[in-house]
Amino acid sequence: MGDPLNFKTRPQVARPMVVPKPAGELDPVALETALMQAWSDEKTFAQSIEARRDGASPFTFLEGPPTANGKPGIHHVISRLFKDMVCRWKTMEGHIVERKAGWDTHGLPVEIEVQKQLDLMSNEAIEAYGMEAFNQKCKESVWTYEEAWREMTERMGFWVDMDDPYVTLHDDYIESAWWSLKQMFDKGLLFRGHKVLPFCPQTGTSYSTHEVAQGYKEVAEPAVFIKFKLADEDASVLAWTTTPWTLPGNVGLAVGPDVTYVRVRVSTPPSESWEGRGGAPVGEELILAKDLMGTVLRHHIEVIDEFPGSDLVGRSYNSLFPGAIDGSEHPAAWTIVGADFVTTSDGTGVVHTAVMYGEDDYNLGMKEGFPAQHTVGMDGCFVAGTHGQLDGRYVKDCDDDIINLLESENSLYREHIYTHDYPHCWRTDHPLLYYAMDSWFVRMTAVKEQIMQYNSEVEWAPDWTGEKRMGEWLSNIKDWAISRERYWGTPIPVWICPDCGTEHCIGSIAEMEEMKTSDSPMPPELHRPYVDEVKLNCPTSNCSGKMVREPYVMDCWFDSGCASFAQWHYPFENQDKFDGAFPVDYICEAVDQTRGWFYSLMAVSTTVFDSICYRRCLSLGHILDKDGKKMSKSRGNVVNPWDHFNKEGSDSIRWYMMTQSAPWSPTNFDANGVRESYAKMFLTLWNVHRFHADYAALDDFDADDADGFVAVADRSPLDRWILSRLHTVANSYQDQFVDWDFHKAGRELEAFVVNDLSNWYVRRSRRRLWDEADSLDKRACQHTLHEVLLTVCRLMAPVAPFMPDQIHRDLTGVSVHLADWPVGSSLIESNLPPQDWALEQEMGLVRALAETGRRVRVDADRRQRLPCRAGWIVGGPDIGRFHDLLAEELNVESLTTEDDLERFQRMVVEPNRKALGKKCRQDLPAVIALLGEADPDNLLLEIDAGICILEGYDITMDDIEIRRIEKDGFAASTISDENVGDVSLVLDMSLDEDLLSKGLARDIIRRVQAKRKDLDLDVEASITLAVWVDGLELADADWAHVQSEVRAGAASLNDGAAAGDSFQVDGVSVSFTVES
RNA sequence: GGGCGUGUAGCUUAGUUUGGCUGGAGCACCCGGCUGAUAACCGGGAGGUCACAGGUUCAAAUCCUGUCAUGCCCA
Repeated sequence: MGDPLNFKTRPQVARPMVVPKPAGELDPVALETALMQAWSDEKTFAQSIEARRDGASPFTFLEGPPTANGKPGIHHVISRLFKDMVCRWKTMEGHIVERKAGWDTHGLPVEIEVQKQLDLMSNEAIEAYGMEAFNQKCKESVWTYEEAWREMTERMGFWVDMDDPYVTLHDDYIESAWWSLKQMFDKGLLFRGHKVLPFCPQTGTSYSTHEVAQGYKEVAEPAVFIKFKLADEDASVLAWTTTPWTLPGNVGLAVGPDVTYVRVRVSTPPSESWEGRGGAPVGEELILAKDLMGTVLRHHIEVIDEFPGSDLVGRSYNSLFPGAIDGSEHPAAWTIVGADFVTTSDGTGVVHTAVMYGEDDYNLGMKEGFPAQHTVGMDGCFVAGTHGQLDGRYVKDCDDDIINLLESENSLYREHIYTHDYPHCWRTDHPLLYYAMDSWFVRMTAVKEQIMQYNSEVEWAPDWTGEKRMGEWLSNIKDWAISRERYWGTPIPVWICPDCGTEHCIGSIAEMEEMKTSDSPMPPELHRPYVDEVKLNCPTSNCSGKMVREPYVMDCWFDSGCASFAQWHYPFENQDKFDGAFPVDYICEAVDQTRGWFYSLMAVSTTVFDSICYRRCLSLGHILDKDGKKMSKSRGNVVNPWDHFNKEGSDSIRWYMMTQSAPWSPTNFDANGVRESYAKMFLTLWNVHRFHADYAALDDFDADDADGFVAVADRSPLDRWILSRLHTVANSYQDQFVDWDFHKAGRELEAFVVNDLSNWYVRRSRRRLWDEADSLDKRACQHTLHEVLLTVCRLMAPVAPFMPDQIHRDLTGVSVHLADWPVGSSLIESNLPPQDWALEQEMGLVRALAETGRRVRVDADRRQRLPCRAGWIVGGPDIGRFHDLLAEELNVESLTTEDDLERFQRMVVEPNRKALGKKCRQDLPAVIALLGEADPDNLLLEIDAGICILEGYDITMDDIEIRRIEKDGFAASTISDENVGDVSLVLDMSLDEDLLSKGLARDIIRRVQAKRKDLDLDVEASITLAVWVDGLELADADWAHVQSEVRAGAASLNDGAAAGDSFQVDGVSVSFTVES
């Protein structure tokens, strides 16, 4: 193309000659929907991938699967934006980026939806309804909003393969998950234990903490102080509990080893005001924390001993309900142990421990070797053998009887009513019981070192998500409870032999088929209840047991944690796809996934593959409503993305989300911000395109016509300036992308389009294109616009895939999504125009002077259309090549450079506080005061000679800054620029008839043009103009100028009686008529 | 209760890493200008307890401590 720097905008795909069509008014919704159709017809997404097949440098992305049983809101758009943007960017860089969609389809939320729908409020009800039918409903339910998700995804322009998604309920996916669990099983990382969960016996359901949080209620319940009699002494340890029903399950007492305890003797009978049951005879001895004597005891007592809790550790006491628990194999049962969590903030400083009914209790029990036996069944009733009066009764109904039993045994010291917040079932309103459920665990504690190492190898954005949030969590890693006593989910593939107790984990369908008993049917799908019906032949030699599956499903986080390989049905299929795509290069989700998906992926890859799972992870802040509140259905503040899809369009939403704030910052959604993105970025860009396309169409401009090409070096400084700016901005844009600072990148490019391109380059270039004759300068401008538009579109395309594609197609005939990234990459060459730093500097100054000129006029009360005779530029670099341009902007007759500063200006010296502060410290204010008083000329002479000393400090040029300000009597203004120093603009404010006539002519032109526009005349159309001026003589040349500017075919001046529109300026009255 | 974020004009935000000139912008508002230039543009104005309170420093939006609000996660 003749350009020495090989800058080319020619697309890399063969195509016919393209002359842009006139662009027309912008209708963003029509534009975007038409493009969606074009992409679908042309299979542009697939093409964009296939085009990169040759280079074969994969960049792999893993989609975090959404659940399609809720309606997508605007907050779902943001994560899909950042996923899409990076994938599109990497594609343009030359990578092959395949994007498989995924759906998360299992889990409690799905079951809850169906339970609500079918009014099945308990496990019994579900089983009565039929597990098969229930799961069928669940399966249907997960697709409720699939269509809505698809439409949203497509409409926002997120390119992801939704025709071949991975789905966690598919047998292929489940089989891969089974395989991974077997890897853990074989490594000894899978084990059976208990997990204490809030549990509702009415519904047979345990709850996630999230659900529990919604059901807290304030309740007043009986709380009791109990006397535990020591086995070898005549004294009792006092403990306190708010849940009397847990007392039959008591197997231990916990004390703080460093807490001070006292042994006291009751010295007098209680007062008359004793309330409720319980008591202690005179002479009875009790042990409790010293700090709590006052709040617990209701007797006068004498303290007979004082000792640390450690003295109590190891002592035995008598069980309250002998026989309720078998402690024969557990020497630690009914002894006192030490525990760090014991405090003296409430109770007695002694904590009653019922292993199965509290998380701390359970952990302590495991550590100390207490028996882990239930006294309460899953139905919420005491099990047989607990106590004759309690067996088979619902525990919350027994509070009163338990207290009576304690009193009759002289084990009750006091009772009282205690008011607190307690979790309740959101369905039945019954209080939840904390209950140790049988559960399977992955021994994450065994791989703590590895997982922390892998975490540190991930590139996190922002880095504190990985270092702090995730790092903190991993340093306290706990074993992962992966089983759920539910119906809808991936069945746990563990079978146990009822005869010999052998556990076996199935890792594939084939293995199940091979091991199943002959009378077990092969399940039609890998879900309950079908899989439950499969029995396995026990593999243990000499055992002929029929193994039974553990009746659990897996935590659905385990499902999604398998996505990196299960999406490919690895290792059963697609070995090649998996090898090329693991670990994945990029994942992106909202910050709440830190302990969710980000963790489960890492946990699975660490335990199964001993590897990281993803190389880069972008963690996004949430979209909140305009008041900073979380968007939720119940609040009713969820914004429907279609409100904006159907108004400003997807590009504007996407651009708004990108530029509004850092990706990881929480963002208050502001509908006005979307409108602003539309009005500024897209409307401006479109109108630049429209301006170019309209004239290009008129002139049959073809950018690829070699004969008409104008080399960059031969173009005007204005052209070379915008091209250089483009290069600078594109580089910076790329750097910001690499640093994850997408918001900064977007803001900078927007500033370029609005300020540099539209408000300066195009505005200054309009007249060049109005020229009807072919000229080198016109073509230079057209090529420049063509090149800038294409490059801008390519930079924007990953973020805003619609309008840039339309413009790119209009200009080249091919989609922007098949183009290369202009900045280049390791795979493709950079393709940016030449940079000219000095030119950018000069133009920066020119623009600053144009702006300051307007301020000068405002200050001097001189309207813009009235020309000034002369203007002077004082200081700064030579900008002679822009004097004509600047003179036009400033509306001055002649603009010259003036060297004699003294003619207009004087100097002032100002302190450089940073430098002086370091030097003078606390004397700074005094030094600044002296500087202010000093005569600037003398001061500078002294500094120059090195003899300037203030308050004993040696002052150098580094300590001060010199500014020039204009003398009185001139209309002037000075700008300071760190690169070029101070530059002043001085305007001649004198006035004469000639200037007034010129100014008036401009006013007439302006009014007539406005009238033409009002009349909706064609730009080309000729008019008949009549003008009457009263109070000034319009010079012949100016009148001629008016006629030519407004395309007056016929014109009359002061002919006959004034008519038509009229206006006044500078005391002159003007009337005019316009006829087409 | 714990961990990690966030808090700057009516709204959205820059500046905080590395303390330093009068805390910068955009939207909305007011005044003026410019325009065959769009929901545009330019100049000016009004609008700030930089969440609050202490501390360090010659100097704090910025560093330290505490508090409040808000969000996520955990208990």
